Amino acid sequence: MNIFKLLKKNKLFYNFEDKEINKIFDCLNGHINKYSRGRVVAEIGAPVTEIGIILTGAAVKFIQKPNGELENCGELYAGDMFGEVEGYTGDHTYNSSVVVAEESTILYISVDTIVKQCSNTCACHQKLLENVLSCLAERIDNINNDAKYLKIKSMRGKISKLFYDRYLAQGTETIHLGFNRNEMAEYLNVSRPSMSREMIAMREDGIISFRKDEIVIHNVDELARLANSAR
Amino acid sequence: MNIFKLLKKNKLFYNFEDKEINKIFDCLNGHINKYSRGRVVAEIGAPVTEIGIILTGAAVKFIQKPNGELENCGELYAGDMFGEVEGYTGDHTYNSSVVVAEESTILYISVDTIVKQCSNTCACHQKLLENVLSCLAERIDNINNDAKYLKIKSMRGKISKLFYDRYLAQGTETIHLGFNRNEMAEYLNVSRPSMSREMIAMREDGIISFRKDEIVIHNVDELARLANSAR
DNA sequence: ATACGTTTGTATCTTTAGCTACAAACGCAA
DNA sequence: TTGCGTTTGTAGCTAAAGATACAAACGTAT
Repeated sequence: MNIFKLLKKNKLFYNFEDKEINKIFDCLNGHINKYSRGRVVAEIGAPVTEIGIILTGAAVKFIQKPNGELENCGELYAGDMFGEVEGYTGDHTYNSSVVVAEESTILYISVDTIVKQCSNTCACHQKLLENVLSCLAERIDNINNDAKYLKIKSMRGKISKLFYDRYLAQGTETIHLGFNRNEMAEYLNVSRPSMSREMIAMREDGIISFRKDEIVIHNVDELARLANSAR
Repeated sequence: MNIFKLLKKNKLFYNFEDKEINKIFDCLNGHINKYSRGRVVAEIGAPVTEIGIILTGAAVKFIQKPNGELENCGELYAGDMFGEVEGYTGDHTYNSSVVVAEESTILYISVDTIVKQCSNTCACHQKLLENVLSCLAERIDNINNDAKYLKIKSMRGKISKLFYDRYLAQGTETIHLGFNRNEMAEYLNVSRPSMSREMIAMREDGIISFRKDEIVIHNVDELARLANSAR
């Protein structure tokens, strides 16, 4: 797969032309490295000078618990990046380590040069800057939204909000989760059997029906009421 | 209070000199408005072209639930701002309304000009840009951290993590919360009596003692264990 | 010192979700 | 079609936290 297509999958390069992407290598100290499985490409506490963007392969992120233990806290695939938050916070050091999970290529661009103006009057700086900003701002939106589910205490409330949000986003009474029960339970931070139990109760109440990851909403008003009054 | 001192309380102007702040009004279309109680200064769905920074007074943020109802979702005081997230996300419209709660003055600076380079070679753009970035990145850190408390299921786990985090931050075995029980319970998203019950159980177990918002940690190791193993 | 409002502690009861272990249904490949 | 692994549904029990309502302690102003 060619590098331009790959990079365009990354939000940092939204709206970029091929030739603008090329300029990255001149203006932003862009460079590409290749790693094999097990290689540590970011280490907790180390200074962040570059944003890393996975071009091919995959990597795993680990945070360190105060007792020293490492905990898996997410996976990175082609188009994903790391360091874009830490690069601009407090002490500019990684707060998670990134370990390559399979043979991977990673593009790095310099954190500093993104905000610095360069002598070549290129549009790419400007665009990249806007994209970095949207990227961070969007992330805030997303996390905030996820936190909403966590704050709801009742099982029915959590489920209702999830389904209702999907209904609003997809616009149809038949929605697809892209989750199996396990994943959905994990996302909502509840146990799967308890969740199943409540979904079935909601079905008995005529609010929804479902099969696998396809949910049909039979009583939108009630679902909306549940989602909005959830505490 | 003078405007320079006020602005320096805001993270956007971290590291600014007085004369650099003055440039804001030239380069960034900075302007100040005065409002009385009840005035709506941001409306859900309206385009965001400026970041608003409260100089004096106070305001309240409301989100709109899908049924149309408004819900208080936070207060803004001197030094706080609004629009800095929405200004750089998706459709660049407010997702919460801001209503002035008491006579207030608000400084606005243009969202666009922050990322644009200006002809005057001034350092203020550059600095402001870095500050906007840190601001957003820091926010991500903070929300992520808050979400951690919400994900912990056991009462003891939540309490332990909160106290242990404070212990790590303050570095002393006597920590001050800056919370009363009600506020703490709200922050942890639990009921106050249940929380009280568990705090007392932890005291009986010799882990902590407390009086008002002063907590003394007697068994740091155990607290750490609880905080780190919390599920 | 007293009286009042606020914060914190206590008791009782109920509700809810967690957990475990198992059964049924499904999907897919041999 | 049969069999196997995975996903989903079910049951019973337990533990834990919610709700409510009240009591005690504290702070503070008169």
